[in-house]
Amino acid sequence: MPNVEKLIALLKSHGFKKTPARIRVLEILTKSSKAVPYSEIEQQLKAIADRVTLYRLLISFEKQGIIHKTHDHLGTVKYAICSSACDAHAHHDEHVHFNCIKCSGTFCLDTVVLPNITLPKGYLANSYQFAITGICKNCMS
Amino acid sequence: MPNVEKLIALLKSHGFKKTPARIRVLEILTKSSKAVPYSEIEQQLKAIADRVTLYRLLISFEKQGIIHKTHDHLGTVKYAICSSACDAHAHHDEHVHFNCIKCSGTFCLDTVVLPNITLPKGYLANSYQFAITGICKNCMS
DNA sequence: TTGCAAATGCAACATTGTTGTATTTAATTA
DNA sequence: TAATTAAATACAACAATGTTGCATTTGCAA
Ligand SMILES: [Mn+2]
Ligand SMILES: [Mn+2]
Ligand SMILES: [Zn+2]
Ligand SMILES: [Zn+2]
Repeated sequence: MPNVEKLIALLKSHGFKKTPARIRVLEILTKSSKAVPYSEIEQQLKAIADRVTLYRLLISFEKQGIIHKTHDHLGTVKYAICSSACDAHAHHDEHVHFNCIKCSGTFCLDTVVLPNITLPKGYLANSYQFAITGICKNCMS
Repeated sequence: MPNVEKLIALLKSHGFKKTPARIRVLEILTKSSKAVPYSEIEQQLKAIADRVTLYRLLISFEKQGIIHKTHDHLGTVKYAICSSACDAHAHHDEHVHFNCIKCSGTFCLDTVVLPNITLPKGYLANSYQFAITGICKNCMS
């Protein structure tokens, strides 16, 4: 199955209509090895869609478990594609994020084992957001 | 030593001049058991200082290790007072943050042991940002 | 008291995010 | 294929958040 066809199938499987803006966003996110800053997505979308459309599109993708949002160490909003395990009910791709202070890249570290944290009595954990800031693989060499 | 005197001493020890806006911000943060949203600080400061002054003040406090900034699970910027261990060179009060989905409160969990995370080869860790989302102690009862 | 660096105020601007509503379009169905 | 319609988009208007430059004021030390 060609690449774009896969994206269209992804849209349909989540009850979305196939539109140029949506396909373009999915292309951008699937092709990137890093989480993509909102500003960069907007930049690449501005020829084919309004900014408000992009905001609403990202919100609905996130609700459906197609993409996830993260804030890097500087507060920049970034989006990344979800693993196939996610759906509208819940995201199941919790993983550590790595933020590089040199290239500003944010990487989803799916292979890193999530640590276990013991909370004080009375607190109930629901989801975890772990981020590490430092120097990434690319920037080390 | 009375409370306000302590805050003034804190300012002086970091080379800051004593001004109404700065004392007020430190009062707000030291009196709160939660990290305080930026919007709330602005609200309480608007009678005595300009918004730009507040932004610059917060930035300089953060640089000097008097306060630290965090984004909660919704991206809201919040500030909290630092433990005394912090200075301009580096923050030394890394701790887990707990974000409550009921009261929207963000708590600095100083007593929770920081987990150890093994990164993939090639990544160099510098600092850690761990957050847990769920229901806080107060909201459980 | 005076001098000056530090801090503030103000204007102007940029970015980011939200809401309401009219219009268009993708996909279903007749 | 054409009509139907719910979903998606465009546009305007606005709110919130954050930044920069510069003139003015103020805390503090000499
Ligand atoms: Mn991720
Ligand atoms: Mn904290
Ligand atoms: Zn890097
Ligand atoms: Zn709570």
